[in-house]
Amino acid sequence: MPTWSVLRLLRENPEEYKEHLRKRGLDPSLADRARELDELWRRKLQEVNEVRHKHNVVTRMIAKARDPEERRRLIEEARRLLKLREQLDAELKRIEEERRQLLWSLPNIVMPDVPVCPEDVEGVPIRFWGKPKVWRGHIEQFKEQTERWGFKIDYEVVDEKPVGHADMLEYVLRLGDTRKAAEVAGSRFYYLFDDLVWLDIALLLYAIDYMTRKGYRLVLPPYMVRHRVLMGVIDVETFKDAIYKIEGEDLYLIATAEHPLAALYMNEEIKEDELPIKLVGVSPCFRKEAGAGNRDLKGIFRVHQFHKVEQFVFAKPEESQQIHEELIRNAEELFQGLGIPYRVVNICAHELGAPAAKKYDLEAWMPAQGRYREMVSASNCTDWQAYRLNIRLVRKNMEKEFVHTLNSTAIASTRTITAILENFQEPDGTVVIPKVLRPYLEAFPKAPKDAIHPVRREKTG
RNA sequence: GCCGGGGUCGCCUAGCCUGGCUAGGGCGCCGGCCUGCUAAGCCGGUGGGGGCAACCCCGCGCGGGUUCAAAUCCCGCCCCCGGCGCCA
Repeated sequence: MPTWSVLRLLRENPEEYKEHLRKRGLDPSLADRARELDELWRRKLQEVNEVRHKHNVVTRMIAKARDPEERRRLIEEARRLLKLREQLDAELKRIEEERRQLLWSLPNIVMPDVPVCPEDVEGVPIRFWGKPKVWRGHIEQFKEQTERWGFKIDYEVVDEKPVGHADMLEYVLRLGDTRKAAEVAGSRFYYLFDDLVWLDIALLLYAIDYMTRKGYRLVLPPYMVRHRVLMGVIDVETFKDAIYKIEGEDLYLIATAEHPLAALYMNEEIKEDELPIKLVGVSPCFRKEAGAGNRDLKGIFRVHQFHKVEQFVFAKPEESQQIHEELIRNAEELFQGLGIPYRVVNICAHELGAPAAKKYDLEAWMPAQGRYREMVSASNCTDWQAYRLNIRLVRKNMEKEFVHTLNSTAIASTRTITAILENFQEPDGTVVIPKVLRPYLEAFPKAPKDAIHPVRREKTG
């Protein structure tokens, strides 16, 4: 019998689960309410089952009864029990629903090596890569993001302030138009043209090529899913902030390929020796960004729509931590290939989403902003999603558990483009294209090969 | 979108018309017996939940309804197959 790890902990060691809630900055009394309701439900279930049993016994006697008088008497008795049962059933149903909602609102546990931090700290850097270009005016804040955490990072001082990706896009290269897109679709939308479109495509191919070589199975998933699926993979808050709904239908645009990939094995059993199942999905992503306020309104860093190559793994519980490391390493290797300086951050407990027990972000250095910004997010969701999607692991001895699910960005197109625009710009506005992308541009005569130039030399059309 | 056929405990399948004994069988899988080993054969197990346990409840795509009693009858929805229509 598979048991969800959170429920088991709640029953066996509620104090420990409360500690997990505290680490997340949540009210630990949530655990008490959940446990009380769980117990109430169990008691009520016993009670109802007793009455159901009695009713079943009488019903079976009716089938055998020959004597009409006896029959009439038994049917009377069955009717009486039925009334009682209906009453108890209704009560049970109410409690059950309440219990389900409460259980489904519970966040995952927090892994022991997840940092617990003050409110203003989102994550603890654990390693750095590359030699960032730091503008003279940003040196202090650069140190805030490196030395404060005990890392001495070699950097290159830049005298001229780098141009922000939004201005590169709109005014220097003139290969993006967010003004017109706002008129056509709204803010946080964009038109990209020519070389930036090639770059978007090349980035996706680069990640796809890399991941498939590593043995990840390439998947093109549905771009819309049912409500039930989303409830299985995200919490209600994320749902409200991120998800677009199709009018009049039970369909929602995916915010990431993670959603349909997780649901690929919904309601299924996976045999132990079939795991791990490693997938690489490619899809557009649609996000409302409802909670974002005015943040990153300019440019294409935070947009309603982009392309992403996503890593997703179904794993055995005992191997999920190691696979989590593998996923973030894959993402790092992709960014190393591109030559973009980054740091990896161990996300603090209070910043974890409900599904994740642990999360690493890969943050690229953005020379114009003077900040490390999120490019990749790698989460170990342990059995949180599997419990909800009912994805079970069958051991050799036929015992059942829930699988672990993990996901990580490989490449998110627009964000990676912003990092390229800021990191590889030359004084004259030229943007040097990372060499690793060359194979994916080579095939197309009109695609740029080494650099994107500020002056448009080709007419569109 | 319309008409017809279908969805049964991992897979295949019986049961549905004619409501009522534990949803029967085959395959696969797990455990045991037998055997020098393997195979075959034989026995048991193989959906979910509650209970320390004996045991009990629920479960035939999903949700309702009729009935003392529903896999079985009725209604709505989802999905699959075939035909027609529409579109590429």
